[in-house]
Amino acid sequence: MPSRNDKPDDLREACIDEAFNIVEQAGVENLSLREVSRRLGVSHQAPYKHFPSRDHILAAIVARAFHDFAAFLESRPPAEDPSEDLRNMGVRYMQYALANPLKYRLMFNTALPPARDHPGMMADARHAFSILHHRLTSMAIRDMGGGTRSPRLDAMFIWSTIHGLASLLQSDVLDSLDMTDAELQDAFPHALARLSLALDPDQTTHRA
Amino acid sequence: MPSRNDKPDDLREACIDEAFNIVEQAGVENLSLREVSRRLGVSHQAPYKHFPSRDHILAAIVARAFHDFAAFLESRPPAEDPSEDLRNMGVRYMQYALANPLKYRLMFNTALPPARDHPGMMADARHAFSILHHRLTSMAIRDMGGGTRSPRLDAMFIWSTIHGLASLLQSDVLDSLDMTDAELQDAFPHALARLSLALDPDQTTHRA
DNA sequence: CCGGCTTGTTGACACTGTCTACCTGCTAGC
DNA sequence: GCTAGCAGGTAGACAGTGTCAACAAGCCGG
Repeated sequence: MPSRNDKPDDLREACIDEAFNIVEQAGVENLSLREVSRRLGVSHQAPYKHFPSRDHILAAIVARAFHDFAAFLESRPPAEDPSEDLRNMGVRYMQYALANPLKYRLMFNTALPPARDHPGMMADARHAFSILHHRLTSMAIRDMGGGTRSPRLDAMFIWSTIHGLASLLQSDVLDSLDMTDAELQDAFPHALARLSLALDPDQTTHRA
Repeated sequence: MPSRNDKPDDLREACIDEAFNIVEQAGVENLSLREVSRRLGVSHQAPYKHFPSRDHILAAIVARAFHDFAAFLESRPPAEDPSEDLRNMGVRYMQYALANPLKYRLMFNTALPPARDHPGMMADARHAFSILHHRLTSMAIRDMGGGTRSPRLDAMFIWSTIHGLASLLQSDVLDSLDMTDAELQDAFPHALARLSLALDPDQTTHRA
């Protein structure tokens, strides 16, 4: 009679919670089902009554990570201007990535279980991308000078830059580049400014 | 008397070779020292006479990956124009990333052993970055209109975009985005065009 | 000649995911 | 009201992993 003080049923939810905590603190490579069981005070086989395999737990916590991430993006402060809103999204994105490096890595830099076997895992990923895509599409309609004729390609471009920077900033490679703290601080604003130039070369500000 | 037909000494090199092959074919998460030993026909402890731990083998193959990568970047076709050379570098970068996804992941999307414990592992990483940095610095001297007053920040920006795109293109997340093949094909040229606009907004071509 | 270092071997330990078998309590059907 | 079945939890085993310890052969300098 182990010491579980949960709801009547849901050990399943408890597993996801605990696994999520472990990933958050120690990274996905240190996630073990047996450790989850141990922390929950159940036998090492208990989780297998709710998940066919480790990959299915992984899929569940990836789904949760994407859900949280998308919610964080959506909770950005309201903006008057569409391009200001776009900028806010970028800031929000970077905030999340830097504040939750292990969860970010989980979503974007990990070999995930095959998406086909886990429908629903990617639903919120698609959602997060659609936020960005719709923002760009609506901006393209009122056209922004630079001519975003293909919002999807521009969404991909913007996403690449911000994801790439987020990824590099928390990459181990960075340690070997002897960048100053000031440079690292400036990297994101600089990238945003360059992005702005890329999407609207006619803009009046910042001209040399 | 196991069947090793190597050079007299270097089982150490053979280990690195074989480990590198495994990573190349199966990904770093499927690398096991015992499998390396098995393939080399030696006992499971033999590699430990040459590497204190798994992390030290990992550091060695990461170093090799960075070395190969930097060499591939340097072997790009010669170009007359500096900005054409920069573009060639970008193309080369993407070529490598797409042709060697597992090795690319190893370098940039893996939790590497702490760099401090493995001096030399990052030497070629620094080298690869310095190639890009010097290219930009020399371009900044003859100034390119957009005003690259801070080549390091621009190097970071360019690197972010290309790395980000490479990373996303081979990310599992992409599967859930129902992009057409044509869009995926266009993503990189589009990003290059946008990058060009970002760095030189006054350029005469491509104006709507 | 002989002690020690290098390089290899074997055996063990703790850890992992996963398979199988067992138990236990609830609930549905007769 | 008994009983069969089943969902959910337990215990044991197996193969796989990294790593520690003890042991063995070869070489080399004193």
